[in-house]
Amino acid sequence: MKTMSKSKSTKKQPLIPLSEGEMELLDLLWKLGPSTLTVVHKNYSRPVGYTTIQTRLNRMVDKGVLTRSGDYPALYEAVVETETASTSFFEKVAKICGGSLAPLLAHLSEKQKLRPDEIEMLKKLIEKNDPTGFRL
Amino acid sequence: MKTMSKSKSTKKQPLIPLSEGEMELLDLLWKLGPSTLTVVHKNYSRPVGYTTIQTRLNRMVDKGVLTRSGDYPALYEAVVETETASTSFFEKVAKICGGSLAPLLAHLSEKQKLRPDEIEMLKKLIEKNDPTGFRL
DNA sequence: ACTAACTTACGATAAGTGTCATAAGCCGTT
DNA sequence: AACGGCTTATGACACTTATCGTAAGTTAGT
Repeated sequence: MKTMSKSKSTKKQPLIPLSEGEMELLDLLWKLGPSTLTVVHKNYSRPVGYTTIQTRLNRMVDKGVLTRSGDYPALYEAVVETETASTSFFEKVAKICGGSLAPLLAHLSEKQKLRPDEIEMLKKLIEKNDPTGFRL
Repeated sequence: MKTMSKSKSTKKQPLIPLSEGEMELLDLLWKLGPSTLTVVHKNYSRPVGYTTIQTRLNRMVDKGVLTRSGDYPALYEAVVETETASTSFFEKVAKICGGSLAPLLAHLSEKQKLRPDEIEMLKKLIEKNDPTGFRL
């Protein structure tokens, strides 16, 4: 049950605690890939000042979760890989969930559309936990 | 200096936004059931001042997520039921997940032990998203 | 009734976040 | 060189959260 210590890496920090809003920005950067402030701003989920994004992005750079290139329109890029960052976040989710994932699953089943690969994952998950085999 | 006139009555707000720390406390209350400040304090995950828990608990009472009985060693109790509170939280999770639940599922599959009812839920989830039928 | 111990009330401080306004800097085009 | 428009740098402000210290209130023993 030890977390897989993958020698993935780079170096330093244990786990940087990110706020919800920071997770959102990080997530956006994962999706967009290295992007300029303007691009991030335009793709942000809701209308907010340009400098607001600027400040937040820069603070994340200070925290070490993002890097900013030297190019003129500087490019911001996520430093942590998806899994790594996700871990700390989902660690919390799992913790909150306690033993029950029911609420989460219920919610998800109503709101989300699952993709093939995710369905595959679910199947494996079930397989792993329900050795008796499953079929409807 | 604008709108701040929130009475503390039992107002039934749809979704009360809770911070992570508040979710933790709420979760603890769910587990412990109605408890005194002392009990909550003793069961808190990490050493922290008694009054710290007091303040936090009281703020949650003000927010309406907890109630405090009139008993002398007052009892704090979660008002919202598990699912309700979970919803707002998972709404965020789902949002962060964006389109991909993979990281979460991967993490969960490693860390969590699923219970029968949860497996049932997963099956339904799959069924719903993979109409073509599924079997291994 | 008096005191020690436990409970609660009240600030108070500090850090973290989200939000901007403003000002200053760089640059391709006239 | 000068302009106007993007880009970046600062500094502020309001709110929320987390943490406490300390004072005041309550109870149970003696």
